[in-house]
Amino acid sequence: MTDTEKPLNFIEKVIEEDLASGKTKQVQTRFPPEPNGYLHIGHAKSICLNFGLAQKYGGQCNLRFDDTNPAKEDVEYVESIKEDVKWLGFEWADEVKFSSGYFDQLYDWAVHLIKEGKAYVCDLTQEETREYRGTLTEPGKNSPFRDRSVEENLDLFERMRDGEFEDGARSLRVKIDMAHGNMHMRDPIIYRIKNMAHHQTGDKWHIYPSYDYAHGQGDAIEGVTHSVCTLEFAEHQPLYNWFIENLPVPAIPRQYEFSRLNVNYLVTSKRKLKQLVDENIVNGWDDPRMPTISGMRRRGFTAQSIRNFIESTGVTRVDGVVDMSQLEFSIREDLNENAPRAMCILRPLKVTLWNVPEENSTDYLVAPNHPQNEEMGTRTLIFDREIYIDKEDFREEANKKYKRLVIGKRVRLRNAYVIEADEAVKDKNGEIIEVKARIIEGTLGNNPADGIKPKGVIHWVSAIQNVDCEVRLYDRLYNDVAPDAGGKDHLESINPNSLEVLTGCKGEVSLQAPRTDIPYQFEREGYYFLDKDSDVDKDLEEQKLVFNRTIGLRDTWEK
RNA sequence: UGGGACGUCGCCAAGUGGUAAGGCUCUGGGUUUUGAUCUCAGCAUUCGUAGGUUCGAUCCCUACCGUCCCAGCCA
Repeated sequence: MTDTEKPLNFIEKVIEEDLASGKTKQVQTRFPPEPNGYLHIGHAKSICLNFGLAQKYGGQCNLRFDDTNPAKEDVEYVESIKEDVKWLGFEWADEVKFSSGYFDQLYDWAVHLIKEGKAYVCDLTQEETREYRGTLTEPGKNSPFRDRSVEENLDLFERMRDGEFEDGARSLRVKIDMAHGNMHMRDPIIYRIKNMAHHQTGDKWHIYPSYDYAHGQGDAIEGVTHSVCTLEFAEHQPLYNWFIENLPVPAIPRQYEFSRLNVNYLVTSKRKLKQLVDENIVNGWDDPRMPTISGMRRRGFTAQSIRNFIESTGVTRVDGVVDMSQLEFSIREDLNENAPRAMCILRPLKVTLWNVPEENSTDYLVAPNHPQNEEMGTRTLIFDREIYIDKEDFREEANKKYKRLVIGKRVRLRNAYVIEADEAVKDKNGEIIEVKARIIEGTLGNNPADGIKPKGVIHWVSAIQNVDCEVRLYDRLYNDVAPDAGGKDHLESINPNSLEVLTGCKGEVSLQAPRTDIPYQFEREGYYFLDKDSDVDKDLEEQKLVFNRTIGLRDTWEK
């Protein structure tokens, strides 16, 4: 159709070559989170990549929990991760996989390595192990236990498995090269003793495999063809391959690394996000200010907008930081097209239209749900003698840059009449509490007959019949563009004003039974999504409506 | 002065031995009952730097500079 087809990223190129050469019959990928926290926007990239690749090339993608460290994991996280992946719009192949599901096989393979003389039980303590490992610039020394006999290793390893030793007393190591330039190749530890229950395997094990020992073999067992991970694992690739070459695995997976997603003003480190939750800086993992999938969902981000955003940032090996504006563009782009419009007054100011008769003042007007898309239908607006407009939309006097209501000037009420302000009523403190104005007859759908056209349009809501609600406005969580760069403590740049709660907001009557599937665009304000703190099942009088501002409208007005 | 990776517009990101796509941001104009949307236009003589090879280099070679990752019985 067009000649602007999207260029392939480097992983897609590899896959297309492998498919063309016949090296790969069917693409198999996997998304392998450790269930030790909630998924965040960074994970979304890995999810979109892994599931997207499988989808694009007619293959499959597994969801595999890399649960080799019971000390940090919990079922709470496996459930939330499943939910988030589904919500993002992806389906994993058959049942969910667990690295812990391969513990028996992994154990047998460890015995195999021992029998081949390639693995040994080491009695060095953690501190000694570190000393023996050497440093970045100096080679390490061989462990004094490196040359134990196969029989002794077999016996010790079996006793490790049976829970005979204390945590950390011994470890199983693979015999590679203590002088290797790559630290991960200096006799890495593949099993450690942890006398601790596991959320999936219960009390069965007293030893648990390391990531390095479990990951590649898990890939091989599942027939993963392209094991895609982030750049920090590039260092592990030689070891990943070493296991594949030295074990009788059923398939040969290959690892490819891409750079992780960074967005400025955000932090994507499970540890730091957990800190925000634990120290009550935010209200849970799904706080709308969190860059977690659940937080963004609650905020009103759509799965489509997140997928589009990820797609727009590309897949490379370059360490970069994506501008927040790119994320904002993706959500506005989606919501502009799909969000139904409504009017809601955040900071109400009463306007009395004195020339509307007091008796039977209520009028019913029809407004489109979307200005460019008729298929989205219409809604009924209630117009009255008394209405609310936003405090920001009225000034007693203003320069001509100001296109809103000013005394002696006209403004159009969105979807309704043109009005002209006559007088501002103030309280004893001099604060404006009401505006007296009048409607210009015949301006519903028409310009004023006298030719004096209003300069601007403002939104409004009937002061007699409306829906009371709470609106939560969110600002960035951090004031620093790079809250945790260069070892900075992200807590020091927390924005104390990241949440502003507005109560007594007045929404148009159609908001009485609000949609829960997509945000609304509150015209001239932004996009707002119903929060789970709402209670819409109760009687009208008791119902509680809470809206989160997903994102404001683009604002190019130079004030 | 150990090993590995990466450096193309403010931010992402294509590209290739033959004379720098696209998106975001930004700037200016038009339309508009959302200061939104839409729309038009502008925005890298230059590809980290310096040499070299070549008729010609962002792309090849060399050196240098810069950034990131690795010394968990974390993943």
